[in-house]
Amino acid sequence: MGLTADLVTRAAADLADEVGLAGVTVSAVARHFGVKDASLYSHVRGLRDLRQRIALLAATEFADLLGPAVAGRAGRDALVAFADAYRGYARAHPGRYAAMQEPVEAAGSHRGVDLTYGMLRGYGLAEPDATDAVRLLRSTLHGFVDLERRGGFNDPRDVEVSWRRAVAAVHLALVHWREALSE
Amino acid sequence: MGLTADLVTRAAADLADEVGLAGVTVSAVARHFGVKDASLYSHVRGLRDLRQRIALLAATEFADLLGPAVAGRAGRDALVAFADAYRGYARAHPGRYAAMQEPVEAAGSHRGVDLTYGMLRGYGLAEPDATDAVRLLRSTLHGFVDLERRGGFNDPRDVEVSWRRAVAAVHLALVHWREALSE
DNA sequence: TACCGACGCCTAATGACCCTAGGCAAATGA
DNA sequence: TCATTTGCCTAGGGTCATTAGGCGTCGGTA
Repeated sequence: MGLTADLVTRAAADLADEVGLAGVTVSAVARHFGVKDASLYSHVRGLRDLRQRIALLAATEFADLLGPAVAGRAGRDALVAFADAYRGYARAHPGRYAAMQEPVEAAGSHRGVDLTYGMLRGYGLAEPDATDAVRLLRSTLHGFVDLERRGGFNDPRDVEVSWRRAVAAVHLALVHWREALSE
Repeated sequence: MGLTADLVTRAAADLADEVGLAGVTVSAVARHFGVKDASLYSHVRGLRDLRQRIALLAATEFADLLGPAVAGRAGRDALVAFADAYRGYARAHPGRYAAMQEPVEAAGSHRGVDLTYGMLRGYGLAEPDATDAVRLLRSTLHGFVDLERRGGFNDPRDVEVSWRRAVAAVHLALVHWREALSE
């Protein structure tokens, strides 16, 4: 049948997006290929390994998406593009996104974090502040996306507007970092 | 032995805080009480039910913590107290906090959300904006806490400072909502 | 061409865990 | 006192993760 670790990982990632990360089981993936559970253990160490592979795959795709999104932009433009790409990926690939959030052992792909740092360079933040700024940005984006994914915004009020404003709020903070946020 | 749904739930919640929500299994809780798995089904419908009960318990405790924290405060003071109480609970009770985030079916305890609305009243936001503001606040707090819990901030740089600044950033956004965030 | 080993999938088996059905004994209330 | 409820148990079925070991196929290699 010609299975490979990559093929298995990709199928598992798709499954995760469809039924949620919790629905990704060795059995389910095996069923998808029409093979027995045990057969997958030739290609993947086990469920843990499989999840980590999904996370790694997702992190790569994610970075590949974010990079072009901010390329050639700066300041607010870059921030908005970054944020929209971020949320876009999370919505299009909820399972992959969830996999990325899992505690990272061998913190492989900090490419995303690097990208974030780069994008914030336009705001002129020196190193002690830059880390705080990155954390603020990641917190806001991840928090919003995570709450949205979990149905945390039942209020029917337009989520798009809330999103734009949340991003604008981060922009505001970044612009006034010096004066307003250095207690 | 005198088990009750409440006792079971409380033990499960404690277990969740110790070993993570994923470690909460009917078997583990049964073991904790020295009874057979099947015995728990007299008090709890099943694993799903148990998790929802943990979530409900947590939501109640959480609201009971947040209420007093903001009582008698307003504006930035209230915000900081609210945020610190929020993060404090999440850190002290990671399993309970995780349970709270699960997709809520019968959205029981929106007491927390109500509290948030009340606390933001001091910033004088009218209703279309209030919802966006609440979402921004929840996103930032949840995002930060969630990333922190998952070890997302490996950078050894002081997380406390980052936290204070994130909260300050939200404060800044709330204060300048009108001028800066209504595109 | 006949042999060899890697590869890819299989069967078999163990152990955790979720859950249902039905029993039994002690406490409870009429 | 007797019937009911309450609280835990035994039995048993199903899904999963994981390991151990087997067996056919294929690309070389002698």
